[in-house]
Amino acid sequence: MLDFAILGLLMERARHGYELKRALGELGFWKVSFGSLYPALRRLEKRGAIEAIGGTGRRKAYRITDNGREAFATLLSTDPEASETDRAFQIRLAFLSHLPAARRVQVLEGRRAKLSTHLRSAREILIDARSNSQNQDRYRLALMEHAMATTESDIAWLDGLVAAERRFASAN
Amino acid sequence: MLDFAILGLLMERARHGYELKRALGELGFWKVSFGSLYPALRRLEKRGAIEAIGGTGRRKAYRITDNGREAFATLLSTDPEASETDRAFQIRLAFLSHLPAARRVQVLEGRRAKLSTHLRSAREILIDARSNSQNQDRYRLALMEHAMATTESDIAWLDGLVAAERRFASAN
DNA sequence: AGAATGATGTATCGAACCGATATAGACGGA
DNA sequence: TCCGTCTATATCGGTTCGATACATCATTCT
Repeated sequence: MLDFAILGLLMERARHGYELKRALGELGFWKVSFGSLYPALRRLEKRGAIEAIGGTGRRKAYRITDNGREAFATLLSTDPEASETDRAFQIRLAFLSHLPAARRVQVLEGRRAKLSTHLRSAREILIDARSNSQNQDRYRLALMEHAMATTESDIAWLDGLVAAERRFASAN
Repeated sequence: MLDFAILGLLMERARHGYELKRALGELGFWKVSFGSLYPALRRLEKRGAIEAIGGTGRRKAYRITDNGREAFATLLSTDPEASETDRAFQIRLAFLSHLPAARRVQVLEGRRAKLSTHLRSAREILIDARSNSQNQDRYRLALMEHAMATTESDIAWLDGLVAAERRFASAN
């Protein structure tokens, strides 16, 4: 998924490693480590998805190749697996504009469905925990409740995004 | 941090691997993989923090040792580093009741301060992104705004927990 | 009874990722 | 000029992940 994010950023313009790290940190608040980033760049370069172009001074700027653009398109339009991480979904959203509107709505609603399922099972677990007199640690209950509230807010947010897509579509 | 969580759960009673995985998944909605869990158990056993006791059938139940209880207490009372992950904080909260009230409030307020700082820098980045006409991808802006809203809600939640602690303390 | 099915449970592998650290050039200020 | 700090690339050991293998137990079907 890091590969996908790097390719997405390089779709816009060439960047060097440090710049990619910064940009990645800004979209989604994910602080990628160098120990992930540089190996990823070498990985991508080896398979011909990106190529190094001489940057200023000791900088090594990378540019996406046609091969890489194709890989990006494939990753983008492959629909997300059930096991997709929160972070993976964030990355996906960050580049969602590259997809046509109909597919965008699909992705958003797929995520919504997943969160709904998650929420239901969380609710069951919470009810269980509350009725089980042993399991009444204040902080654990608070943690569960807050996680549920956050998920609910995520769902409402997704609904807002879908609604915005529909408004936009009908405005054509 | 996984080690800490395992020790915390074993403080209550002996459990076997599968059971630990389930319990870990329920507190904080973190699905630990077997590839993390079993090596962690072997790690802990090797350093004498836990010991295997014969479980039913093919189950291998583990019990915490005195050594492990000591390790847990140390981890618990060591104050969190600045680099602490969201997940690490969740684990910490799940066992926060083991600390005295004054220390609990310290942990909560430390976290609050960290989130506040985070929020401020996020706000700056967002303002930057909005004023930069190139950076106006709808989804990326939405992502940033939602992340900020979530952080704000997390802060409010922490304030609620601190208030509850104070209410409880003054009720003595 | 015996056979298929599915849930439970332990274990390992390769790849990815993290946090810390090493190294060094660029730039500004004392 | 020397020093400190920011920028930038790179690597190392250890942890975690996702997938998979495999064995056991319980239930259901024939």
